[in-house]
Amino acid sequence: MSTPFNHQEVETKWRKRWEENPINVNDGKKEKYYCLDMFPYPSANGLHVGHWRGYVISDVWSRYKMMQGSHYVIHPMGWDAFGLPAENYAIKMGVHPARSTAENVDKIREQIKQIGAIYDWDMEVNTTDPDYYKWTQWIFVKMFEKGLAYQKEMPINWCPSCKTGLANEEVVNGKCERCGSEVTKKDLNQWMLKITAYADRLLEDLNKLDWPEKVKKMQTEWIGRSYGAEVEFPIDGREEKLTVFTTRPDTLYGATFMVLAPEHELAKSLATQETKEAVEAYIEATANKSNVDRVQSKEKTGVFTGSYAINPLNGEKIEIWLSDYVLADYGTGAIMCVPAHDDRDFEFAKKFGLPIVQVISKDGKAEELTEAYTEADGIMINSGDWNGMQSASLKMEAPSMIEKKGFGKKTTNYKLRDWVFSRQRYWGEPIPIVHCPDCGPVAVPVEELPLLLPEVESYQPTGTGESPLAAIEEWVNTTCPKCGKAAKRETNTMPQWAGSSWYFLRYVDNHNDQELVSKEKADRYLPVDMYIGGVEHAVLHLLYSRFWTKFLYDIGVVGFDEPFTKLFNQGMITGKNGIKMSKSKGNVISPDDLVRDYGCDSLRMYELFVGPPDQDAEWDDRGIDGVYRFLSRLWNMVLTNLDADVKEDEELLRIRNSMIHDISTRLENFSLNTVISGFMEYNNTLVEKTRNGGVDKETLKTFVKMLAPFAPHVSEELWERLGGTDSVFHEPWPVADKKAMEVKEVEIAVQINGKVKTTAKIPVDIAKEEAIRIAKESLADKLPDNIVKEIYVPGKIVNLVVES
RNA sequence: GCAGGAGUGGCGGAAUGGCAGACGCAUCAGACUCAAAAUCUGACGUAGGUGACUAUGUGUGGGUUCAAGUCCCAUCUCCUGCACCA
Repeated sequence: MSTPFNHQEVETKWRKRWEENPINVNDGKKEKYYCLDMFPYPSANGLHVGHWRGYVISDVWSRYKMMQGSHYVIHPMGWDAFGLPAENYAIKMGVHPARSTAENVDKIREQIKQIGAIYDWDMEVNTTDPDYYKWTQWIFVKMFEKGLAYQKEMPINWCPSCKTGLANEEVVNGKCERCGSEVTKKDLNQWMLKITAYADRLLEDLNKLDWPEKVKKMQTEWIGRSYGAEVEFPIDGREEKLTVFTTRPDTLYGATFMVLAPEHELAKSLATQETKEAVEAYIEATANKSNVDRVQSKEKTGVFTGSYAINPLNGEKIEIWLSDYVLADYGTGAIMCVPAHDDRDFEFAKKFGLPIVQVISKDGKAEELTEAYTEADGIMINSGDWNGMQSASLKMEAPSMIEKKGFGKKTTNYKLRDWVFSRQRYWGEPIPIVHCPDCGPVAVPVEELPLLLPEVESYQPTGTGESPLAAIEEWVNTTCPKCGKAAKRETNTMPQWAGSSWYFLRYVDNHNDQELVSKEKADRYLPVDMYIGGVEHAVLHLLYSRFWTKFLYDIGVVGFDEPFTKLFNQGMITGKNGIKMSKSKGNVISPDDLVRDYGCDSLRMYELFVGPPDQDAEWDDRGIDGVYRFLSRLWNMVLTNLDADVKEDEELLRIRNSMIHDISTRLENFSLNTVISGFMEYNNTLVEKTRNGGVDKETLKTFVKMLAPFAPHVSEELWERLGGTDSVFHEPWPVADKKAMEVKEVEIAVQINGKVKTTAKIPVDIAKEEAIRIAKESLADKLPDNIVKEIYVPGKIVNLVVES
């Protein structure tokens, strides 16, 4: 008789078996499928059940692809190991980050192995490994050579707690993405990457991608392209002109004043004797405001400079004001204000009593405006030779009309800014640049890479904008690679996002010391077919890696310009009441105990059963009992039927094929939670059949094959007991025979006016009249006599419509 | 403010416009047991009825349809993203 289900025994046995005989082997003939996880930061806290979810999803998908179409699946894992926690730990405990990182990697690798995934550990990469970051530095050098990496002195986002500069993408609602501190501004000389040079391609190529619309939209908005015109306004009595960017050049006649950002280079000089004091006070007050204050204060503030500009279209003198609602780093830092047709300008004009001139109207007549008329549709008025035109079409033509008139040009603007790429911290890739007093910044020759991160005494960030590396004189002082004179090394390091921007390329050729990846391997194994991870990187990692991939494509390193063909964002697993799991909240659930008590297979299945994979789910420990019971019942069901040698009949054949069809459809739709419930349903059916005649071997085998990607250990064991000699994963994914699924008789609902009254069994291929006759019979004495319409939906429903 | 998503039993959730609540958790009852656990069987939206049954029910209000959780209009709530981008 059957042995009881012992998950520990089964799992130990098959772990060993797989180690001896790997199931995912590249024989050079199979088609490749690259299924990638967003690689983790090796945190000292280890994994919780939330991390498992993404890894289980990707493993299920990898194993499914392996069986379906017999793919060789590239399914690697590695470590995004530079970053602040290791460095902060070093500051506190004096342990070198390399050591604590290595320890954490070992710990997490063991935890990840508990998932029982088919990761190919020979492909492992670690961004802090000099053999790896050599190539991160190499990419930087190539960007520097192409003019895409440059230095700039400017006010950048500064996190006072992390004591480092941040990229725009790392500032969320005015706060540091990592630590949540309020971000301030600091003037620093920074290394920048010219991601804006790729803005159009990054935007347009989104169309090529099979990504969640949400992520595409977030990137689209982040890039923020808008078309319009630059218009030059002469300053009354001065040589200089003020250039503004506008998306609404059609409203130019309605520009009744101008506003400059307080940071605008002409702001101070536009002040007159009378306004000097007020202007300088305003500039100073703005400088002292934090980003958050500046955005949150709804009330408009501003000051009149005392100077005037000339509207180039009608020659009118208009006042020039300063206000902090104009952003210094978008467009030109100056705007023309059309209060009649812009909410913000309207509010500003009302508050400071500035003229409002309507230039677009519904019906060609001016009206009393109580708010800005912001629709683009209307008829031009008060607009000289433009009067009577349709504003919508004028909006399109105005830029070139202005260009012809010679006081402006057509232009495109982006919200995207260049990537602030230097960090004033220790634990990152050193930027491979030498500053020579004669030659300026010179790249470290590529044959000298990697430029190793030196040992330091103190990891403490200086907070002054200098990196801890600046204190190591023997490292900083070097010679210029170009002229040989004494020179100093760049002491800033790269941001955390550098190493993760290209790691997916390295997996397939991780020991190559000649190239970051060989052309041959890149062509063969890339791009990534399926990328699985959380949505939190939508405009960070996912934008940066697209940028780097396009750059590598441009310099001929890879033959594709988008790294991730398909993207799937799994939902987060939270603690009770939807609270994010974190050590500080004390609501972290570790997978370790669950694996011990219920087994890896149970936890894998519960991670999926807990809810739709793309939605957040609250973790509830009790639910795992359900899948554990399912696996035990399945185990007993299979073993009970093992020796019975039941012959397949029409019904078993039908069950088997509908099962194949149902499970496969749900899996293809990525509805993994309903795949699990599907297994439960069919298991319930087969348990019933077991009591009632038994189940044939082929049906049992089919069940086990389909279960294998989800519960690999139990499935291998049952497969072996069912007579399998090779791994179940070398079986092709079953295909349903639609004919065998057909039934002869179906139960239909019988409705009166759409309300179900009873059910009836009818032969499936019956004619409408016959079906209705049987349905009426089934109603017996409830049959109404005033039927006005009869509807038959084959195999589903008969609805009798009655006059009311 | 703008954009996107979601509101279904005690809970997680399921339903190509066609029998709402599959599957699971929890709960209750029964079987087994000296007992408990495990396991098995059954009940399980709400209201009424001893009962077969009847009525009602997918945030709210309308509409389209023979038929609406699903489509359309309006509205409320929650979540996510962006947020003075000219």
